[in-house]
Amino acid sequence: MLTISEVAHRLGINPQTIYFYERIGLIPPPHRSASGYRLFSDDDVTRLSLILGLKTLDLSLDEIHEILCLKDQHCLSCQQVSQELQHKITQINTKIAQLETLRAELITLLNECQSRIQSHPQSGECTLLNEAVEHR
Amino acid sequence: MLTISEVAHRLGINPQTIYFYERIGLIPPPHRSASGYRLFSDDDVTRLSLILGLKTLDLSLDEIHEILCLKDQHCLSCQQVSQELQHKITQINTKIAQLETLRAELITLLNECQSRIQSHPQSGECTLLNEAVEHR
DNA sequence: CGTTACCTTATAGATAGCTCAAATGTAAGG
DNA sequence: CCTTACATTTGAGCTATCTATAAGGTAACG
Repeated sequence: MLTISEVAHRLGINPQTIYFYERIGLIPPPHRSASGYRLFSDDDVTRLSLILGLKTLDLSLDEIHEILCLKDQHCLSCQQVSQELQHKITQINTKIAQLETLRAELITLLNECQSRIQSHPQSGECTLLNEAVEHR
Repeated sequence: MLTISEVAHRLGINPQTIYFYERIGLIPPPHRSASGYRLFSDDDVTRLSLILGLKTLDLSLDEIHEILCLKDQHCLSCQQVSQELQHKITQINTKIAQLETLRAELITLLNECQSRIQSHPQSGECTLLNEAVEHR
């Protein structure tokens, strides 16, 4: 059994983050020592580690919470995991598409800006943004 | 001169947003009527409109603030605009690359998950996430 | 004059995910 | 026993960008 700072150190996170996860119900309340110190089992650490791993997959704490609830009830089927993954992939596709559209607009603006620099090297105030933004 | 709700309606934003922009110094304090009502000039509306337009370019309010300060001092050169745009484009490229990496990982997971569904249609709990996340 | 719609300020809440600080208790080493 | 490092709870603060609410003043219409 490990203390909170040992767990935090192993996982490379702030102890306060563990308190926080406990507060929001993402992890169950761990065992306590006679004097009230939290003592974390290997299973507790595994669960925390799973949480951190799912975070690297860009799942929100709410989404992780749902997955863990299913796991806790032994109801986490491959179908559900598959759906969750597909949903996340769709979100990412949408976000990438938005960013690409935005990038194309910015590149257009940038080209215009640079050609102005070429043609009027000494000109004063840049009016590009006013014009670019006029029709929105 | 327009009242705050007229301006908000024209621009399709919440009047509270205008108060907010004034509070953080993004727009100058507008004129007031005898009874203390804000009265917005065409220039005020133009400035707000520029702010909203720059927001659609995904500039933060801080970035917009900087640009407007330069404009206010008539120091906004094409070079500066160009730099700002390039910086933003770089940020977007980074973000897109991250999302693409993540998407590739998720797709790998998804494929694995689906092949398990194919091969063990009746199996119980999905252990994919545990395994996938083990080595992070 | 009464009602309703709008204006003002100041303050709090929402979102997500922590992070910090204060006040206090406990454990370990010398 | 003293010091220092850790533990606890509670609550506030941070980021960014609003959004809502309360309490009160004003304007317009009939």
